[in-house]
Amino acid sequence: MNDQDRRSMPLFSIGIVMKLTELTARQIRYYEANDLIAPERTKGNQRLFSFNDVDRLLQIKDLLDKGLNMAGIKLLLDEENKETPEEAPKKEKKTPANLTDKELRGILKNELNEAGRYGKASMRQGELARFFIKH
Amino acid sequence: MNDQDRRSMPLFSIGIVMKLTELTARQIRYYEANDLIAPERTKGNQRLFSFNDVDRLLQIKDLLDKGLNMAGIKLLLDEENKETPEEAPKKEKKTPANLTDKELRGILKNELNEAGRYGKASMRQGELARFFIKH
DNA sequence: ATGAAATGTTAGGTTATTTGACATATAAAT
DNA sequence: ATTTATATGTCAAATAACCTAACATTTCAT
Repeated sequence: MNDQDRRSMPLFSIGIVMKLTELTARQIRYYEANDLIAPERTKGNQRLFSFNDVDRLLQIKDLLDKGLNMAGIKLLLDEENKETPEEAPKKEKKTPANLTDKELRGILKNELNEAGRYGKASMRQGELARFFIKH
Repeated sequence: MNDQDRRSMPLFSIGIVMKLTELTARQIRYYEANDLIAPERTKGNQRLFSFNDVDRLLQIKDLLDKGLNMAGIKLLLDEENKETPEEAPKKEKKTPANLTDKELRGILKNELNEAGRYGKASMRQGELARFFIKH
């Protein structure tokens, strides 16, 4: 079992994730409904979150604080998880606006940098996993 | 928050611990009843296990495989967790037999070494935490 | 004002966990 | 060869935790 396996192992109930992230169950479920996370389920359909999921939730929280909406967050997070292209299976999804994905991402990243200048200390990517998982 | 805090943070439900340790709920509760572990509880009285707890369960499983009983396991595990004596509060508990604690521990450790010679590969102490927690 | 986005709140149903009792298998002691 | 102790299985009733869905509230941009 490698590090990525460990990070994606479904371990935490929603109650624990609430404490780890200080998000409400309502928020967590809402983000799932908007495809920002996709936690596993038990046989009985209850959510089970991995380190990666919790990490992602912390990032989502951070980006929300900076004023992003679901669509923006999704774009950014999907972007980051695409940084490691193995075979690069080409299949771009269409954005609602008449901007190209690239244009949109550029705008978003600029805005984020702005926010970073005076916003609260940003929780960098992978915070929780770094906290718990050996590298 | 330091490493020991992370290791002792109550995170896992009994269902997850069953999968992580391949013990049944009955076994886990039995070991608790025999004071081999002492997981935290939620407000609603449900068990919440830490990395340390899971680690300990893996050790218990290993020692059971080697033929130890609850009393022997308790002695050994308490021993190991006493290796870091801060102020050494003297308060020895009496064993049922007419052997001193030291004698008993000596016997147990010898038997363990014997078992180690041909038994299955032993899960060393701290296995799970080492697996997940950064040092 | 209107509308959309994010979150709160409540209700009814399902799943997971708890304790306790009794059963079973095996090993140890008599 | 019985008896006794140990470890675990199984079942039941009670409760905690979680699920979805609906409706309410807040905030912010039009």
